Amino acid sequence: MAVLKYSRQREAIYNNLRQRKDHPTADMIFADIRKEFPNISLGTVYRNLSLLSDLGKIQKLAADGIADRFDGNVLPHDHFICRRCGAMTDMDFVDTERFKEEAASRFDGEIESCSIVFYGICADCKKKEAMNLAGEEYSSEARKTVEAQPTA
Amino acid sequence: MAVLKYSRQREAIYNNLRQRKDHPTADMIFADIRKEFPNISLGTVYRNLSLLSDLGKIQKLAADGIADRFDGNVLPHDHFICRRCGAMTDMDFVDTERFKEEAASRFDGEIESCSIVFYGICADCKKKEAMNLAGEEYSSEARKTVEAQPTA
DNA sequence: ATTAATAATGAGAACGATTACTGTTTATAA
DNA sequence: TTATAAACAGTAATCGTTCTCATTATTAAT
Repeated sequence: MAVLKYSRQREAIYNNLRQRKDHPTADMIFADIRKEFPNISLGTVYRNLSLLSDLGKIQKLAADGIADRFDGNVLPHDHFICRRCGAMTDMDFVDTERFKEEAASRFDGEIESCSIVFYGICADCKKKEAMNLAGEEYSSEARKTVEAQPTA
Repeated sequence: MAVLKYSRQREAIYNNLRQRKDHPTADMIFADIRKEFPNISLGTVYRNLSLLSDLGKIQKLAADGIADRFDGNVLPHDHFICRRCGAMTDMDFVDTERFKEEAASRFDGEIESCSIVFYGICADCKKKEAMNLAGEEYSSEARKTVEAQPTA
């Protein structure tokens, strides 16, 4: 993969991601792009997302249990993931750089980046929960009740 | 899954994880436990790791591109992942609680937990790199060279 | 101890997310 | 315009993980 060539599909994928404020999975982008390119392949979406991510034009985000998310905002910022509805939102008000420096100053290796992900219940889900609206309507399998003694 | 019953496999998995200082994948634990239980199944390892994690006896860790890691240390602490060799080590000297509070104070939803992962080059790999010892011996496919212009 | 109830197991199929392959199409540069 | 190689669509393969199910093991009550 020496010289990069232009492709309309890549441009569309990049533009789509930049315009969105959510943090879509490859599949969500695929579904959206399909409207413009009805026979684009999922592989093309993955290939270009990973390429764009390598180029530093977008960010790839890994999180607990869910599929990788992509973010058109490459500036360092943190994220929140709702355990109830799975929504991922920005948390750009914490000074990550300060953390990174604090950690780097006491670490032997070389710190390049830092991913901070908060988990909890988003404002929307909290509100819905308070109203006691049809609990199962928006809940996932996230809550598991285990009422027993641990081993050992 | 109402009442938990004892199992030797689960105990072995739990003890194995507690004794290790690395942050193994399910597969690494499987390989190790197999020495004691030659015909334990990988599914059993996954089932118990996920059960122990639900019970709060161990921690499940998600990270970028790599398989889930497990940690016998359930106290809140952060991690570092080496992009070169993949090793995951503890970074318990940053005050995560302070971060969480700072974030929570300015956030509408409810923050339950927070995962902080630093990425970079560990001290060992840095040393080896400096010595210029057979570069490919310990490097993975992590480094991709893309020498071209981004789209758009 | 024996038994009944049911949790946990081992083996392997199934699954979702992602990557790799293959033959065809498209962009670029000569 | 034609040669070259990148990018494509389509699809198979891979990986990590979960699920199914018939069998085994643990527990509680006889």
